Amino acid sequence: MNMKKNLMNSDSTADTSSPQAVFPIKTVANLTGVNPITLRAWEKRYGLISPKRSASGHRLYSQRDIELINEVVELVASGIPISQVTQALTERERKDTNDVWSSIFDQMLMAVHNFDEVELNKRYNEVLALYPIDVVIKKLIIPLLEELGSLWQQHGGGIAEEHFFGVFLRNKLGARFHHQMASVDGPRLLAACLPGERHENGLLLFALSAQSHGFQVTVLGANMPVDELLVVTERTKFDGIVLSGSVCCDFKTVFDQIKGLADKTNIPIFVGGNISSHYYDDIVRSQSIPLGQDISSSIRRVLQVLNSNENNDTTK
Amino acid sequence: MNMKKNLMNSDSTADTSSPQAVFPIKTVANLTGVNPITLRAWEKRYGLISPKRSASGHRLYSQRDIELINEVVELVASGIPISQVTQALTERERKDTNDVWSSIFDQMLMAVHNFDEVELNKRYNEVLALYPIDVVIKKLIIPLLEELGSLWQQHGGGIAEEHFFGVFLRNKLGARFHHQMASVDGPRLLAACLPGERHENGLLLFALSAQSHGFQVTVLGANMPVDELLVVTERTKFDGIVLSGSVCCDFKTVFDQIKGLADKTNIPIFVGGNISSHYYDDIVRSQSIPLGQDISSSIRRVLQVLNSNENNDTTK
DNA sequence: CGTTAGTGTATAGTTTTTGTATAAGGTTCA
DNA sequence: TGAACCTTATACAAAAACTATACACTAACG
Repeated sequence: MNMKKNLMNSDSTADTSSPQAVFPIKTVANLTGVNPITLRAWEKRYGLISPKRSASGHRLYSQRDIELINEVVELVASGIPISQVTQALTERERKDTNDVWSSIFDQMLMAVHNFDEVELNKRYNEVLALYPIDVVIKKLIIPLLEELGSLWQQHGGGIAEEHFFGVFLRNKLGARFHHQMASVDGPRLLAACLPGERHENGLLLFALSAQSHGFQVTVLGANMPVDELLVVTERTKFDGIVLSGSVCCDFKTVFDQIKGLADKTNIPIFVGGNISSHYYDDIVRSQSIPLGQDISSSIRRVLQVLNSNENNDTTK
Repeated sequence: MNMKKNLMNSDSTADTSSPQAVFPIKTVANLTGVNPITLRAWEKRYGLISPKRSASGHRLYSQRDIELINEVVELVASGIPISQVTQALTERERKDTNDVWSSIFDQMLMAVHNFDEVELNKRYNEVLALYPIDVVIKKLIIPLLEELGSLWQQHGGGIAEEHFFGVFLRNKLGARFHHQMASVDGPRLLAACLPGERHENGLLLFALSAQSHGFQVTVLGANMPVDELLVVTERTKFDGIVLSGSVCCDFKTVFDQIKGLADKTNIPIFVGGNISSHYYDDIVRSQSIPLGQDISSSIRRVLQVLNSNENNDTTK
């Protein structure tokens, strides 16, 4: 029944990929959009997020810390003063432990286990009738994908189940994506999976969320050669390119290609997914912008960059 | 300096039932459309909505406060002068609190009628997120059991419904009981249903309430031969035995057994449930202590007896 | 018409919060 | 070694809250 409740809270338990604390403060600042000085101030003033320290005292943030910071940023954005965020966090924790989502989570997981598409579809529609797509993605779909071992991450067992749910999701999200297409009118993004990445669900989730935040997103889908993108951006004007990748086969070549692309265009290039924290330095070197794994914070980051670029352009 | 303020608060008063107050006046103003100045004026002039204050005096509104303000806005919009809203609000408050329980009661009853476990579970979780288990038992579960005709009482119609809810409840309460088990450290009680009693929910409810009052309760469950209890108490030290029974098949034999048990041990024996008022005299004659049907008062009674026994022991 | 109570808002002066800057110095690494 | 990055501690300034008083407008009443 209660298949794996602890995995339900994508945020609460240790991250599967890197429980170690490895990220220096600057990287974290870039991934979360929070100034390093501010991060230190939060830690000192409110005890908010105390990362491990190296022998010499340098802060080392874990993946989990980054997720926490993203949550904090969201709470602040919702109007809660930073001094009260600790409170709000503990309350959220309490609510999350026995919330509505875990039962739906279990039901959908069970449906996947049984390859019961009718049931799966039913539950999915039910929940979408109640909550906005943003929330459903964050609270249900991402935990499900994590449980099933895909998303922007390396594979796990249960390949058949994973594929089953993956196909289901691609159809659902794709339909939704195209349906909402017409109604938006914000900055244009070109979104694609990096070569070798054949899981386009992470990308689709990002696209949907971005769309619900007003972006016009064009999705090119899985396994996209980077060179091709140049042609696309030459033919149509985009405000940004978003690439998605999990741990990648031939990242050296890929980053060279990205660098090549960055040289030939002045549109900002973003890289999201697991790859973006694993190969943070390479991404920065390739003149693109790492987004991390959290969708909301990625969108925030893209907005930040687009805005600052706009300002720079006017001053130039 | 006030760095630790939040940490202190988080564990001190944070009552489980009411949500935390974290929203500053500006956010509240945005959320409700009421000018901050006006909010302060309302508070000062009419005592309307007095949010918590931070150590430095800043107002901190809770989610509930915000809802209240929205209600006020509605009342004002409907023509009631702000000076009289206080009254109107408190009246409505009183009605609403009753309504909360009665509407959830209806919803859960309906879910039982439809054998809709998902719905039932949802409502149950919702209400438990808001109120402590004690209150939920008293205000919701006991009325439901009474309505469905079980509890410590004779059967009624709708056997299937009753069983359905009974099983649901047994799982839920049982899980909760075991979950909280570790955290208590008070007097030890041994709890069991009398022979013939196959509804253990009354017992579980008692156990949970007792647990939340600090007792360590060991539950043996339904239909327990009284003789067996002697073995248990010989092997482990308990401070009291609590037996639960509804109207019972063969009360004469049972009471003889209880008397036999009472002769061989000097632990106080309590008898709760419907049986305890129906056969009051027999219970007293069997040298056990009747508890009646109300859980809170039963717990009070047990405490009384244990305390007085303790005193007697020391004087002896 | 003037007066007065009821209400929302503005202003003034002060304090708190919070992001950022700076100084003075340690660590890492090519 | 020096450039780049990290550390702590102190300082500062803009934003936002606090209190208290004052003001403007409405509606009702004599």
